[in-house]
Amino acid sequence: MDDNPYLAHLPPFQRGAVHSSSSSSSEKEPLFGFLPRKVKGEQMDDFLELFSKNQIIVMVGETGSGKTTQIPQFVTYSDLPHTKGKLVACTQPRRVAAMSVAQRVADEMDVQLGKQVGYSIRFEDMTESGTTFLKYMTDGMLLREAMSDTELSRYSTIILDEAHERTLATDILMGLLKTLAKRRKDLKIIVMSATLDAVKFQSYFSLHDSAAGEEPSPAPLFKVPGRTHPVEVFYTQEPEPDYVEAAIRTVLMIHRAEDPGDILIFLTGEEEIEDACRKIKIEADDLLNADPSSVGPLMCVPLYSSLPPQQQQRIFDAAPKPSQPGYPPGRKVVVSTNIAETSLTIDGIVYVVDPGFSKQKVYNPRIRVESLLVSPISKASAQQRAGRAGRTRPGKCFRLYTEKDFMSELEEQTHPEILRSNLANAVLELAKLGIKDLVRFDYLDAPAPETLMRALELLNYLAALNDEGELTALGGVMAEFPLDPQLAKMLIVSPEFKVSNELLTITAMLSIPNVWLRPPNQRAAADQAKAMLTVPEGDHLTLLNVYNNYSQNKDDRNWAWNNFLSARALAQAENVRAQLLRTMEKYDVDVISLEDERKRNIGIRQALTCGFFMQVAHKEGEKGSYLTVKDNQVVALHPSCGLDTQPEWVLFNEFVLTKRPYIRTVTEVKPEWLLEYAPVYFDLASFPDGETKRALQRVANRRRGASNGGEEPRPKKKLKN
DNA sequence: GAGCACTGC
Repeated sequence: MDDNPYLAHLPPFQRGAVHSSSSSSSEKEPLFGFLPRKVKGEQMDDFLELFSKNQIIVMVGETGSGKTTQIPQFVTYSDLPHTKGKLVACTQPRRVAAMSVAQRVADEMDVQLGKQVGYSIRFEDMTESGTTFLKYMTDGMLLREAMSDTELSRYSTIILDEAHERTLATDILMGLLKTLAKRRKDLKIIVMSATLDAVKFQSYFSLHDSAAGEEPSPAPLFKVPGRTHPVEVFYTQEPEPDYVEAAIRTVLMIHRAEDPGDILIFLTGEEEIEDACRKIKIEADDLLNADPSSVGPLMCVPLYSSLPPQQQQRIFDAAPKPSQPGYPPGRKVVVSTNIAETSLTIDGIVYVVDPGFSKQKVYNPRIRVESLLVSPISKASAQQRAGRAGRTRPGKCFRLYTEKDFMSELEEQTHPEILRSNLANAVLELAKLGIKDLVRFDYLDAPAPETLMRALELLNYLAALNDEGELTALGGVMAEFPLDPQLAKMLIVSPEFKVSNELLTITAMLSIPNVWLRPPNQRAAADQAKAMLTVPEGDHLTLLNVYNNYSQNKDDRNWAWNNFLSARALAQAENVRAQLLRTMEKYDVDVISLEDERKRNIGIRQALTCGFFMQVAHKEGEKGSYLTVKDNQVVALHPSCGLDTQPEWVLFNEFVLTKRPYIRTVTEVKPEWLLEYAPVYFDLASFPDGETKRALQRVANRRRGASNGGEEPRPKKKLKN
């Protein structure tokens, strides 16, 4: 942080000083005797004045301004939260950021991390109650806290950092804080963002006294200059028809003609990146062989999130040495997804190649499907990418589109997540937060009404919200689980089928990334290993089987590897499972199991039905195509599906829209269960006409005929429906 | 007979 403009103005904040100014009775509460002091430096004076006079301020600071480490410290000095038994919170969209910034600030303040300065992220609370007064945390964590304390009464100041990223959690927190500020006049709020969004935040948080009929005045703005180097931007003369090919060509052009310095290229996904790396390597080797005295060696490194951490580390390796002493130095090329745009910073990048695309999540509320689409990036995103070239010295950014397209075709901002997501989870959270009218909630950007309707509808069918849209007791418990509503529901009802121990595992396995590995050169072996673990009744049972085998083979360090499974993902599942288990214990959800394997598997499939009855497909004809119930989407079983037959009725975890519409992670269900466990959703009187309805009608008639002669075990207690 | 932008609880 030596390029930090604030550092010179920092007051001494040392443990020694604290002890000398503390009385013996306050030894346990360090800094208690600490008084606010006048600190040199105009910037800090200006900030403190603004902070003391306003409840809400908006702050903009370019990258390299040090706002994330410095502003929370200024606030702490001014606010002295510990004298009021309160804390200053600073939220981050990502865990690593919360952890690493907390560490830096603890170092700067010369205190031990986890004492006066701490952090709080999922699975790890590095704070000490009564001692910590400055806490970095993920935005999701603060949102969770708000669900149990809607006043956020532990905090004297809340700083929302990186607000311009507009994560779902930050957006909900902003709405919440805007309302809370009216009730809690003692609560201070700082919204920190990149420059482009400031005006929007200022007017959202505008102060107005509606009683006095005043015109709203925008929230005050505080600006901090950045400390980055200039980046020269180049555009192409004509649009590029093939951006991957153009990117490769540009890299080689830079390699031949430009001064030493590493290159960062943005592409959209794993396959594209691996492919581009191969091609760049071949071309660069040709160049080197043809004329080793005029070009240096080139090293090409892929970067995307599903890459094992060890391989991700390679982006920090130094560029290769010259092929011979006195020859041109080598160059490192990192070919990355958007992960290098915000999450990971690579020093030494001087050239950025930006084709102008990324994969973005889009949500279609009509068919209730989230999918990934390669789309043009926004101007803000392009600017962020360019900035990656100027971190250590002046750089260059090559945009593979025309300046005209940049000006007229790109959107100013990437659409915030709240406009691109299924909001079932968010709506349940809002209900738990006590928001009565979810449609009229003061969103910074209001989601499409249809998206909200879809979420409300799902939660109502799951009995998390009643017909008036109010949170039910069941919904209240569901919100306590860090899970999608369907998963929370099935986990909570699973004791009624005596299979909650199994559902706990399945839920954990469904909450983590894909566990199956399939290296390109060992596909057959990987498929064989998978077949060994497959349970033909359904993929959910297969996931359970995988986890149980993993648990039983804990002594064998190579078990996951030998079975072509991701050890990292399995370890995550174990973590998630432990967390869910704690939540179950807290809310008295019994963890029980059935001895008999056949009964157990039936119970599991029945419990799954209680959460996923809206994600059921019915086989149509003999060609193996399925129709989703009610939505009537034609879907196929995903090729990864382990069912050995094509059952008439299946429940699926996921609808994926890739080359074709697929349903993934699929288990056979009985139509009787649909009628029994989801009678409202499967009310035949209001069911759309079609083959599915006729099939259900036949089952319903049969059930009415046969009085209580069902061969399947029934749950003892009545379901909480 | 496919895939996995990224993050968070």
